[in-house]
Amino acid sequence: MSSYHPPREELALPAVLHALSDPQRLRIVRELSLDPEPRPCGSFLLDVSKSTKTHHFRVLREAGMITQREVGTSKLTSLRREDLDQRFPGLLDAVLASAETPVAVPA
Amino acid sequence: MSSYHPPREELALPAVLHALSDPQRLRIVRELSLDPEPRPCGSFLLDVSKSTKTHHFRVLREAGMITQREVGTSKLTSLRREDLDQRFPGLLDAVLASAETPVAVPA
DNA sequence: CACGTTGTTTGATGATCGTCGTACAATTGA
DNA sequence: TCAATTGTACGACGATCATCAAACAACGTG
Repeated sequence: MSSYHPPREELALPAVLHALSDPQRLRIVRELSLDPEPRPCGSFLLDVSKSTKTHHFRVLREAGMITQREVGTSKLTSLRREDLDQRFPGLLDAVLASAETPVAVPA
Repeated sequence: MSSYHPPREELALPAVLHALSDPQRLRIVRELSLDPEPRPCGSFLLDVSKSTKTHHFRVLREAGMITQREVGTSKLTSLRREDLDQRFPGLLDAVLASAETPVAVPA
């Protein structure tokens, strides 16, 4: 019962951009890029419920941005950096760099 | 009755990524980047209705990706490349380069 | 075995999205 | 002045989205 991971050639730009356009998911990707060690979903500090977390990880996986590998009761998540870099060179880095820029608060 | 254009400092990454995650809007941005000359909305060949076109241009404008300047009955649209490049360096170029890669069709 | 941990599934809710057609407004040109 | 052009406004529609709680499943440990 392993979940679907799209092969590299099928990664679609709109899906990737949509996956990255949610703040929670952007945070997940960001954390994963800072610490590339595969981590269980639960180790990500998001202020959403468990089921919402599951939802976001599915969106990221189906967009081809992460891999999820079952180990015991956990599911180790890692970033598909190589696939992303090959398919969309420079994109992930640009997004991650942009994500570090603080958002200006309107006065 | 001029429409709202967010100042550069307020451009938000999620909004920009969301704006780019729609194929029609991505096409608009792509055409604008190839031909930076300000163009009326109607000159973009999208297979959607007039009102849908208006909608997409509004999303792009409110995300801070384009400027719209009224000239007669037309509205000249141009890409806010400088603002985007300053706020999110490399992002637009990476997206545009990625957009040129053909999407693989599943067998 | 029983319990805690980890994550999924299901069903629901309210919001947003992409799309359309119709009607309208404003400008240009005959 | 009348008509064509260019774009917006207004609903409306079905689809998708982000979110939640509750129930469930699988694994590990006491």
